Parts: sequence; structure tokens; C-alpha cells
Amino acid sequence: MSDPAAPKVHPPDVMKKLTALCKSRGFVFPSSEIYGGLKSAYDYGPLGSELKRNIMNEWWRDMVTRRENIVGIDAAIIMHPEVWRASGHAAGFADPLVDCKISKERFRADKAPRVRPGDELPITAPDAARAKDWQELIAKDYGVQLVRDGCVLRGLRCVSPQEFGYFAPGAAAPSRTWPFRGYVSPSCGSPFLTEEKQFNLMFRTTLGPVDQLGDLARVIAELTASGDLAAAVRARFGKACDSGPLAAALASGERARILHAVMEHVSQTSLVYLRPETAQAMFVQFKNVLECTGLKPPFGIAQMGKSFRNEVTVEHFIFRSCEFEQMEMEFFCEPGTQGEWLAYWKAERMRWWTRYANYPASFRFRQHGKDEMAFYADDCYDIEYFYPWGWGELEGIASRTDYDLTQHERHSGVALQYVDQEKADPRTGEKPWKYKPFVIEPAAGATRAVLCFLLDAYHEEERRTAAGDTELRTVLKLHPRLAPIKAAVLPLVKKDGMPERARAILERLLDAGINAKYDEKASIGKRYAKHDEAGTPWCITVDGQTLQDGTVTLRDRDTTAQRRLSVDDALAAVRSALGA
RNA sequence: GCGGGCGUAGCUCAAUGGUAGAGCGCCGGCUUCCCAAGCCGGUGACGUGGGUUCGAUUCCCAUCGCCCGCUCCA
Repeated sequence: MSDPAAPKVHPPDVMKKLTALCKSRGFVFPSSEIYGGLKSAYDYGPLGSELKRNIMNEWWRDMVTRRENIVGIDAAIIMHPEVWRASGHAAGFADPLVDCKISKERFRADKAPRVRPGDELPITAPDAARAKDWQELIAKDYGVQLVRDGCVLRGLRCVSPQEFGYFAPGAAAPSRTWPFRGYVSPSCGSPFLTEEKQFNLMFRTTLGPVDQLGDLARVIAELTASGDLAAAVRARFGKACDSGPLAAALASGERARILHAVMEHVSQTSLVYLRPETAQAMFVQFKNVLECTGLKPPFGIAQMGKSFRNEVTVEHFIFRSCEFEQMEMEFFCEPGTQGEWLAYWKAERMRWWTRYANYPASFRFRQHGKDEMAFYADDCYDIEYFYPWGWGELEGIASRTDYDLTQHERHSGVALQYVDQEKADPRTGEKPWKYKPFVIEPAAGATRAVLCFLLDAYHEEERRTAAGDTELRTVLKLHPRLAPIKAAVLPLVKKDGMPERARAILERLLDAGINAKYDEKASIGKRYAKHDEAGTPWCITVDGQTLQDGTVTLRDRDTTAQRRLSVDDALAAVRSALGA
């Protein structure tokens, strides 16, 4: 074993090997594989679904069951669309993005530098070599030979707000022109850009059985039948055109933008989103939970479940996928106490993660800088895991002030506050004290937890085969409470009544609610190896001696050592190690 | 989304412009008293779609998926 004070050193190519093991043993399959797979979606198999459930159960037990002042909810994935306007997701999750075709960089169109007709448009490369590459790229793709001056390429100029052109040295008129949108790439100054792409990270769908596309098609057909689109839009939508997105689109005069705004407007009535996080339901149900439970701050509302985001990049197996699972808790406390509660939850959450890990030093805190925190947060820490590709997020613990309750109060018009009959308002000195609680949010990724505990558990060890060769033993050293199968019950050989004795032991485990498997196939060594890969902590083996004196062997996954015990003692050992 | 690489059985690989073989795995049988033993039998693949061709797994195009890097990540 490596230094317990240092992060785990992952075996070479561990992601590749782990992905293969996940598939062959039934932890995680690529989604819809027989149809060629679906990007970034994964299905949890017989072992994976047990592992994920065990992890989530451990979280729920630690966060909800054992705490008097924390309760759970299980909200609908589809919520009222106004929720996402209040939370800021509707606006914040959608930006117009553009790619520079020269430097291949992506940027936000609304933050790009603007230029005016007559302005020169020099393209600046980071070094002379790249300037030369870009010069050739532009010659090839656009048919003009720009003049290179060190890192700078010259010859382009803005002609009008809709057009830029190439001016040969000394020429007064452009020899070629291209359409223009008035801005250039912020990093290199290039005007060669892709179309603006509207990114919307929330999954959209429609609520209701009516075919929305049919409605949209009809409206668009009617509006575009007349020559004057703007007039047709104004005539049809009246007051809606006076302000908001329709007004802005009409003001721009761009047909595509107007039609886009019209489609948004028409689809508004049935448009809903799949939640991009589970957190908002806890704020939205704050009042109901408060009334039915009678809880007083400090208290928490917890929820586990699926969330959906159209991630720009999906990567690293199940680390970042569009459909993922979260374990979140919103902890409501008195304003002014958020600092101490943040410290408390940091410690609690780190204790939880490291409790199940072989390498506690693979977990660490990282405080967010002011620039990366949401504007309303007053402090934020990530719990990070040392993945094979480096440190990465596992859980965020944010101090969110009273922002969310304030936003939902504003948008819903419903007071979301706590009335403390015993305390006086610190500002006025009057009773009762009505306040919006401040929130500490430990938000963990359940899907990421699966990956992190698999990585923590994955080991390759040298072992000697019966033939005397050296081989690698692959073993998942999962914490017994997380392991999908707790014990395998194996007859040493498939005869002399051993299968019957083994099955009787299996029955006792299953009756006790312990997930166990019976296996009589192949040689005993093969069966041990298979269960090592599945992360099964114990193998109970029935052999010749069992028939004589009723004892069995109990094999430990991590050491492969065996103890001979009575059946009762073996079962008791399993039960007590599970803490059940 | 961009750039690069990849795609033959569950896995690792092989062969071929004339419809594909092996090892391991998996399933069944025999055997086996402790760490992937042995024997017999079986299962099983050219990612998808188009084009060229008498004929494509092989050549071309597109598409999908995976990996690496960049970018993005309220």
C-alpha cells in the first residue's frame, strides 16, 4: 500500500480498465448499446444499481435518518417554469456563443469587442509560427493572402456594419467581402467566425399532449405569408411586442431573431424544463415543509435524485454526463450563524466521504475564489477527489445567504420567512423576529460518488497462480456497506451434499436481508477471483470438513486469508462487520 | 462546438475485394477438497447508412459512438 497521507496512486490506464470491468461485471453499461450507444448516457447494471443505491442510502441515513432536524422530500423533476426564472437558471444557463474559425477559440458574442466601418481588422497570433499557420489557413479557406508582420496578419478592414473585406496593399476597394456581425474574436481579432449559437443548458420539453411543432409551423406559415414580417408579428401578438424579447427582436430587424422570439413566445404556454439541480424544490417547498413539520431553524431539507444539464462537454465516463444524480441538502439557519454552520457541514461531509474510502488523503477542500463564486454566495468550498486526471469536484458546500428564498418570494409573491416568536428582531428590538433564513448547501454528486468509490476501490495486486506464475489480481476494495454483494456462499466442489449445505447458509443470509450470492460454477479459485472483481467482501466456503463438524471457511477479500468458523459465527462475523 | 486518434465476438487480437479465425470469457456436461487447473460440446462479431463494384468487413463519403487535447461548466 502507498503512503496513507498521500492521495491514491492510480494504476496505469485505470479509467480504461475500470470502464471495461464495469461493463463485464455489470456495474455500468453504455446506454442503448445495441443501437450504437447514446452520448454520455450510462445504465447501471445489476451490481452498479446496488452500489449506487448503497451509496445513496448511506448518505440519506447520515444526513436525514439520524438527524432530528433534517427531513427529506422527493419532488417532481418537472417543475413550474417560473422556478428557473427565479433561480436564475433560465437566464444564466443561456449565452450566445461563437467560435473563431482561425484560432478555434470560443467566446461569448455579447462580450466581444465591437468594431466600426473603416476600422482595420488585424489578426494577432500568439507567436510567429502560428501566424504563419493562420496565414496559410486563411489563404486556403478564404482565398486571400494576408500580409504577415511578425505575429500580426493585415489586409482586412470593416466595410459596413454587415460586411468586412480584404484590401490588397494600397488598394482603396476590397477585392473580396464577407458578411459581418460587428465584432471580432476577443483573443486574436479575427472576423472569421461561426454563426452565433444559442446555448441552453437546460433540457426543454413540453407539458401536454398537443403537438407543439404543429402549432408553431402554422403560426410561422401565417406570419411569413405576408411580405412584412414585423407588421404581421405586431398585428398578431399586439401588446406582447411592446416590451420583452419580442420587442427586442423586432428592434433588431433580423428575421431569424424575430422568428426565434415568436417561437419562444408561442411555445411559452407548454414549455417546461427538466430540473438542472434538485436544490430548487427544497426552496419552493420551504413553506409547506415548515408548516407540516413545525421545524425551527436551524433545520434542513434533503433530497436525492436525477438532474439534467446539456453539458457543453461530457467527459471521463460517468464523471460528467447530461443525466446525473444528486444528493443535496439545504440547511436553513439564522442570519449571522452561516459561518459556523458552513464549518460544521464541511467537517460532517468530509467525515462522510472519508469513512468509506481506503485513501482519505485523496479527498480535500478547495475554497472558491471570489471570481468563481455566484454573486450571491458569501463563501463556498468544494470537496475534491484526486481522479486519475487530477483533482476534480465531488461536492460543493456553499453559503448561499438568503438569495434563493428572496428570489422565490419575489417571483411567487408568497412570503418565505420564519417567524421566531421567542426572539426579538436584532435591528428593531421588537418581537417576533421575522426573517428569511440563510442557507448552507452541501450538494454532492451521487454519480460522481459511484466513480470515486470505484476508483478508490480498484486495485491490481500481484499473486501467484497454482501453476507458479505471477499474475495480476484485480480486486475492488469497496467498503462492505457499499459493496453490492456482501457475501458469496460457495460449495468447494459440486458434490457430496456441499451444494445443499451452502444453499442453506445462503437462505439464512437472504432472510437476514443481506445481499448474498450462491455460486457452484467452475473451480473455487475462479469463483474467488470473480467475487474479488465484484468487490464482494466475504466468501463463505462449504468443504469436506463442513460435513463432519459444521464449520465453514470465511475468506476476506482484501487479504484472501481464511478463518475456519462455525456457520453461526461466520454469519455473525458478516453481520457485525456490516454494522447491521 | 473545434482539432487529432479509434471502431472485427463480452475482452485482447488475426485474416481477406469473393460473407471471417484464435486465446480468454460466457453457457452446458464431465472432472476437481481452497485461490482464474484439465477434457468435451455450445454461444458469439465486421458500429450504422449510402456510394463505387458482378461482389465491400476491406476502397470512398456521411453519420453515430468511444478516447485524448482545447473550449465550456448559472
